[in-house]
Amino acid sequence: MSSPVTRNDVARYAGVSTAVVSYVVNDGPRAVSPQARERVLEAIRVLGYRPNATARALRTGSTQTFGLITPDGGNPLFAELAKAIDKAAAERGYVVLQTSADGDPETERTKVAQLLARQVSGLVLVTPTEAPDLSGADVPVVVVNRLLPGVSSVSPRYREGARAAVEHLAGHGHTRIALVIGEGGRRVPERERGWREGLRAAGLPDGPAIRVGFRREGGYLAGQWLVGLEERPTAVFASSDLQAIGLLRALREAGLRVPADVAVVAFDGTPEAEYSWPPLTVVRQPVERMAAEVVRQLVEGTVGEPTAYPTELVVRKSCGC
Amino acid sequence: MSSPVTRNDVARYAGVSTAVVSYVVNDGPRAVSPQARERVLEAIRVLGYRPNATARALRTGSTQTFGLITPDGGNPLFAELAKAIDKAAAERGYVVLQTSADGDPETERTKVAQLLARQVSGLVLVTPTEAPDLSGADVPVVVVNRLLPGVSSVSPRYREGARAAVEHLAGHGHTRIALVIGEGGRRVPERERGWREGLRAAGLPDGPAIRVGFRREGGYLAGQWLVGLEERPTAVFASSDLQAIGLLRALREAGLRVPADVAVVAFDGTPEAEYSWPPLTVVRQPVERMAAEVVRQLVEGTVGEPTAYPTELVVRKSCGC
DNA sequence: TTGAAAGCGGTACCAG
DNA sequence: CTGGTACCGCTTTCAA
Repeated sequence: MSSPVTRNDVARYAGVSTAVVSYVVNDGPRAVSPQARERVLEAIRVLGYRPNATARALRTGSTQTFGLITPDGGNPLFAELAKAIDKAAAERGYVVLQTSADGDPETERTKVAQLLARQVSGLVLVTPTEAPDLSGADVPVVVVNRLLPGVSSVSPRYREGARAAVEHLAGHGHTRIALVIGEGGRRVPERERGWREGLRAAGLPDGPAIRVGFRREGGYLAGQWLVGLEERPTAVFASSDLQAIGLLRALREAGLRVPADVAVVAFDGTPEAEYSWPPLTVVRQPVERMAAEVVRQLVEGTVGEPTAYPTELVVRKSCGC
Repeated sequence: MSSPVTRNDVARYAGVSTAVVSYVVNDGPRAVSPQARERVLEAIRVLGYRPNATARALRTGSTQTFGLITPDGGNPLFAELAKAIDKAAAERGYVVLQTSADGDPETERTKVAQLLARQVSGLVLVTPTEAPDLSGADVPVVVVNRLLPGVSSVSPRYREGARAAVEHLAGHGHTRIALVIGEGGRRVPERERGWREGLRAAGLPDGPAIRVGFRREGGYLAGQWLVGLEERPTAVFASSDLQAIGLLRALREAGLRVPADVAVVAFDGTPEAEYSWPPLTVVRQPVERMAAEVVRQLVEGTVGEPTAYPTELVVRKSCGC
C-alpha cells in the first residue's frame, strides 16, 4: 500500500514533460533522445510507476480486454475452454476477464452488462440456453456452444458427434440405446437429433430419453431412472461428461457393470472422464480450435459465419471396445 | 454494434446539464426535480445509454472490482472458491474478475500486473507456492491457501485437517499410512506436518511419502509408485482430491481394491470426490467461510491477521468405515 | 526532440 | 434544484 504514482510524478522527477514519459512508455509515436529516455526509465524504476490502464483505455477507447462468461465455472469443459481462450488471447496481446453465470440467465444478463460497462473490447458468451439480448453491445460478441444466425458463433458439430457416438454403440451390437440430454433451450437439442439420426442409420428404434441437468447430479438422476426401466437399455449416450459420471455412479449402485451390462459414451472429453471408472469413451470437443476461432473473430472484429467444428471419438473402456 | 452513447448525448437529449444526468444515474449527491429525472430516464432509455465504468473509475479512483488469480482453473476446488468469492463480493456490490495462472509463477506475475494496472480495488491471490512480490500493490491483497506473515491471508487448517484424516485411518487399525503430497513451495507443507503428527499421536512410524503434482496425473504416478513398494501401505492420505482420483485409478489398474486393500482419505472435498469410485472420504475445506473472510478483508481494506479455518471430515466409502 | 494543451466520459463542487 | 466547470491519468496533435 502506497499512494499511486502517476505519469506526472515521473515527468517531474525526470525533469521532462508528460508527453515524453508517454513516448518512452509506449515507445512512440515520437522519438526521444537517449538521455531523456534514460532519465525517464530511471524515474519509473525509482518511483515504481505503473501506467493506469483505466485512464489509457478512456483515452484510447480500447481496453485490450475480452470478457468471458461461462455458464458454470465448476464444469471442467468450460475451464478448459477458458484456458484455451486465455492462451490464444494472450498471444495477441489481450487480457481475458472471466466470470461465471452459474446457469442463471438473470446473472448472465448482469455479467454481460458489467463487462460491457467496463468497456471490454470483445465478449465471449458460452451459453447452454438462449443468448441474452446483445443488441446494445457496441463490441464484437462471439457465442460459443450455440449457433445463432446473425451472430458470430462457434460450436462443435454436436449432431455429427452424437451420431458418431451412437453408431459406435450400434456397432457393438446394441439395439436399445438411451439418451441422457441436458436441459436448456427450448428447441430440440442438436445432440438429440444426432442420437436419433444415428439410431435411424443403424435401423434402430428410438431408445428411451431423459432430460436432466448437465452436471453430475443430473446424470445420477438419469441413471436411477434408467435402471428402473422395464426394458432396460444396454447402452447410453450422455450429452456431457459430468452426466456420464453421475450415470456411472447410479449404475454401480444398482449393481450394474459398465460396459458389460450397460455401455456408455459421453460428449465433451474432459480430463475427468479419463479418470472415471471405467474410463469413458467420449466425443471430444475441439476446444483449442474453437478457442482460436473465437479469439480470431474478436480481434478482427468480423461478424463471422456461425461455424461448427468437427469432434473426435476417443475410445476408452466404457463403450465395450 | 453502434456508436457509443455518452452522458453528453443524454444531457442534450433531455435538455439538462451533464451534472443532472450524473445525479440521476447515481441517485445523488444532489436532488433532482421529478420532471428532470423523468426526462433523463427517458433519454437513457431511448438512447440506450450505458455509463462508462472506465471513466467513472478514473474519476472516482475506484473500480469496485476485485481481481482473483487461481493457480489452476481446472481444479474444482478453485472453481468452488471462485464461485463463493464471486457471490460474497456481489453481495457487497463488487465485481470479481477471474483469471488463472496455470501454475506458472511467471504467468502469475504477469496477471498480477495486469490486474493492478486495471486498477482493481483488491486482489485475491490463490497460490500453491510462494506469493510473488506484492510490495508495489497499492490495494489490499489477500492470499489464500498460504499463511504469510504481514500479509492478509486465509487458509484451511491444513495441519489439523491432515492430522484428523490420519487419525481416522489409524482408528481403522492401519499401521502403514502413506502420504501423497503436492509439489510447490520449499518449506515442509503443513499437510505433511499434520500427517506426521497424526502418525505420532497414534504411535505409528512414518509411512512412505511421495511428492507429486496436485492433479490427477500426479496422483496416478504416486499410485504406481505405491503399488510397487515392498512393504505396501494399507492406507494413504492424499493432499488433494484430484491426486486421490489419480491414485484410485492406479490402484484399480493394479488390481487393488479400495478400501479393502488400500484405504484412502483426501484433502479438499470437491464434488468430483463424491462421484469417484468408491466415493472419497475427505477433509473438507471451509470454502464458504474463507471466501466470506477474503471479501470482508478486501472491502474493509484491513490487513487482517493470517487466519486459518477449521476443516471437516466427511466420511464416505474410501476409508473403510 | 520536446512541451503545452485538448479531450476521452464521468463526478461533484460551487455559484446561482 | 440546476448549470458550469475543474479534474481523474493518459495520448497525441500542434507548434516551437
